[in-house]
Amino acid sequence: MPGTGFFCSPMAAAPRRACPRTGAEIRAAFLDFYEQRGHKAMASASLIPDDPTVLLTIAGMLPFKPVFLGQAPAPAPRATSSQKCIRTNDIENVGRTARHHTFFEMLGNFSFGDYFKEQAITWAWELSTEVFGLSPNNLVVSVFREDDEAEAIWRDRVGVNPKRIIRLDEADNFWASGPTGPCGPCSEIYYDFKPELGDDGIDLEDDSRFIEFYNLVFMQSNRDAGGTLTPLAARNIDTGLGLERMAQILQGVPNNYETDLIYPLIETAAQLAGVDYRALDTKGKTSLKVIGDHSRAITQLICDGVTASNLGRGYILRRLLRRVVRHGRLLGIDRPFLAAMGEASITLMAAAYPQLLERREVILAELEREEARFLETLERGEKLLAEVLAAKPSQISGEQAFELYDTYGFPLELTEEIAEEHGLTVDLAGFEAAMEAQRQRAKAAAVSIDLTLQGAIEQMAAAAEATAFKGYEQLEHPCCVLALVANGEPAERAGAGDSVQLVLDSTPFYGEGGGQVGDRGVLSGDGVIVAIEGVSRNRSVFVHSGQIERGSLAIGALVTARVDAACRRRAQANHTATHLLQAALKQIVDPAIGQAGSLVDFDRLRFDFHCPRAVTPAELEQIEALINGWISEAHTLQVAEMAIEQAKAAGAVAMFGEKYADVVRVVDVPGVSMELCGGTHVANTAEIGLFKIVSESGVAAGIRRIEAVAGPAVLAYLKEREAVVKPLAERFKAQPGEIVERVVALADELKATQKALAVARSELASAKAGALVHKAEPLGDFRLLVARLDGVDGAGLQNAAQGLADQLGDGAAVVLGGLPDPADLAKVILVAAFGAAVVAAGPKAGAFIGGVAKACGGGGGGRPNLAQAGGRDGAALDGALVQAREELRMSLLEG
RNA sequence: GGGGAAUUAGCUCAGCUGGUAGAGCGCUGCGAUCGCACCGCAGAGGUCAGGGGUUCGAGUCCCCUAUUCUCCA
Repeated sequence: MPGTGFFCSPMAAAPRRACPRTGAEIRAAFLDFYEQRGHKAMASASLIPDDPTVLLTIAGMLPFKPVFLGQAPAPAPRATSSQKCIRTNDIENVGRTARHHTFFEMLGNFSFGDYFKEQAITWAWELSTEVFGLSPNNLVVSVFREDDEAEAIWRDRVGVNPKRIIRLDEADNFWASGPTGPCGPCSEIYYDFKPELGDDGIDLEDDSRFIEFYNLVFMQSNRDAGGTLTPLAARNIDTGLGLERMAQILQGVPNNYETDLIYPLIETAAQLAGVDYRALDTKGKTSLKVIGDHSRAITQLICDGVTASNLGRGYILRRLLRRVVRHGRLLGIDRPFLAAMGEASITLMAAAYPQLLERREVILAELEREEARFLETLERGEKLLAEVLAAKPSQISGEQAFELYDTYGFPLELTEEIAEEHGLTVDLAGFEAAMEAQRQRAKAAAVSIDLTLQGAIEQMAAAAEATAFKGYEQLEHPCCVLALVANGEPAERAGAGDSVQLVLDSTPFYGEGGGQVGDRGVLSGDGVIVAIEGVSRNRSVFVHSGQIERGSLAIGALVTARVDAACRRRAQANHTATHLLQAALKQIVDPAIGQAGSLVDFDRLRFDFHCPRAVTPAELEQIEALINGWISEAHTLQVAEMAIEQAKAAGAVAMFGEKYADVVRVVDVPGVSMELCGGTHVANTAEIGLFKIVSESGVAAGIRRIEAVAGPAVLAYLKEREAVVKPLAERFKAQPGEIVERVVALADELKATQKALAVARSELASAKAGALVHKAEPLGDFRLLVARLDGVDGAGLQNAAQGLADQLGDGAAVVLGGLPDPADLAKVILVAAFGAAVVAAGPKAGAFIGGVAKACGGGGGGRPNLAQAGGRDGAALDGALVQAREELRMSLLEG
């Protein structure tokens, strides 16, 4: 640690107990403090949020947002957590300021309609002064401009010097989750590094003096569409204390990066680069800070199941990761080092996040893969840039720099750096303009969609209550229509022929999810029949899509929903088979194999899994045999609902990164497979009948895909194959087992024959051509030869012409025309080969042959010395050749 | 979700404004060597990702699809 002389607080007169100092101690002290005060300690949620409107967990309260919005029940009246978060909107500031992070931990205490403002404030103060040992002289608080109540509590109840209570505007001290909904004023606690400057003229914006470390949100109002605030019945408390900031304060270091939460990573990177952090200039330090910060972020992201890609959070990971590589190179690290950083990050954070150890292999492998990929990108970019530089430009244009960046992912700074080495600059304004133009294009294209069918469906689903799913037990169920979208518009009623989406109060239809497709079937009742073609889920609302075949349907109608049992059985067979496949893969290939996605359709199944290599054909055979063994052993499935802890303790396989409710459904094939799964399954493995792997392939780096069929779908698959094999066997008069041999032999023979034919043709052509040499007519210094040569293809004719021209010397003017296939008058080929003297005298082969071809209903061109043309009128060929000879004679005589 | 680019021999890639598909490495054979490596000679290996279109003619131009890379949101 660079900071020496640890202190609790400069002013800590008499701390009652040893106050926390390390990041781990601060985290524990915070959680202890609130647990002792009746808060339920919650584990940090994943960085991948439930909330589909945000890409990443960006705030400590995010996992509780549905509670605050009244969409989910509170886990307890009071809760406290240390939540890992990632933010990338200020990514440029990371490493430059003292406290910007991508990855950070937010300590929070929350009240869901329980305690409120006064309690929150007094506890926050007690924690800050008593537990963390901060002197009141070092603290300043802010309150919302209009929040007299909070100010009064700070002043009168807590006893804060009124001069050290600052009122701030909405921008800083009013919280809202959106334009409407719950909201309320905030109050923040700041640490003052320079209390000696006094209480007058305090400017909280001055971050060289103040650092905000604790934010208290008092959720007390609801804002409606008109902007009017009404008091909330159940008022909430949402707070956040930045772990890294508190560590900076308590460890007496100049910035967050030098706390024990990050500094070990900086040391690791410095060692890899062979530099000394303290001896570096600002630029070098910044690079080390970026590496330290981003290393934590990428390690945690991968741990939570993010893989680098070009979309969404995968793209964020990629960008962060590449910045680390980039800054490593700036520091002079010239070999792969991300795995080392990942290793150090895991070691650093493993105590607080043990999952990092479990996922160590995955994390390091992903880091190495992505780093290698980026190094390739850099290499390619450097090559392209070298080509640009080879043209000796006076400047690298904005378009060129942008193309390198946009199309090839080559960082702008690198372009600048390399250009500088060549004494050139980059047109940065042009680059920005090109970037802006790209943004505009994207924007313009993005507006056109939405507010169509998807919009209507979402609107319908948002307004509806969760659909009760009856389909585990029943395939037929009486239901009531709750909401309706007809032909893309919300509707009260729909008639025959309309394509509809509808929500029922309960349903036997399985909604697409967990990889399994939605059920098909019909709704019927009171003269109406609706064919249901698919069912999707919008949160927990099932949306049935289909078409009204007869009658009409209105909201409130009572119908009988009937699932197509045959389809369902096929899906079930495929789904249970998928579980067996995963179990078999673990047994045969690698126990560590984890699911990366799956699809269960009526007629096939697809299973993607993490695996660094291809599964061998021998292994595939073993897998098939194993699964078919399990099928014939007729295992009866046990399906039960239980608490998630219980399920995990029993050894159920959970899919990584998936969200599970507290109560989960466990599908158990006793002794074979146990998985958490909401899908529908056969009652006994014997129902699957048969299992057959159709293909094994790679789908992305480190991910393999197996496609297979099970149950009735196997028969369909066999029929399909038979339809291929049977005609082949008949056509080749061979047993099915001999077909391969036969076809290979035939293909070889065909190739040999074609080759022999080509040789024979070219020999024939050269023989014919050889005979023509004597027909060349002298014309001054020139030797003119116009002849017809049938049965020779384009290449042969060109060879012949070139050969003749070579023999006849510089003055040769050779024009050959012919039908490649004498029986086909619709295809004519013409070739002209002129010697150098001819070209010098005027006639150019390209233009000349084009003119000749015109007479044969075609066109053509080529180089001045050699050109090729074609036509469609074989009958006109002789005439065209006669005319060509005349023209050539004329122009050569003139020349 | 929206741009840009790429896809050619087993591998890495050339192939200009449409006119007979190439190189290096690897592979096979022969030579040289006691043998290996190096070397010399010869050879095999391609539906130019797939499908449409324009054209007399498409690896090359246009459209669609697939896959990969990349930027933006």
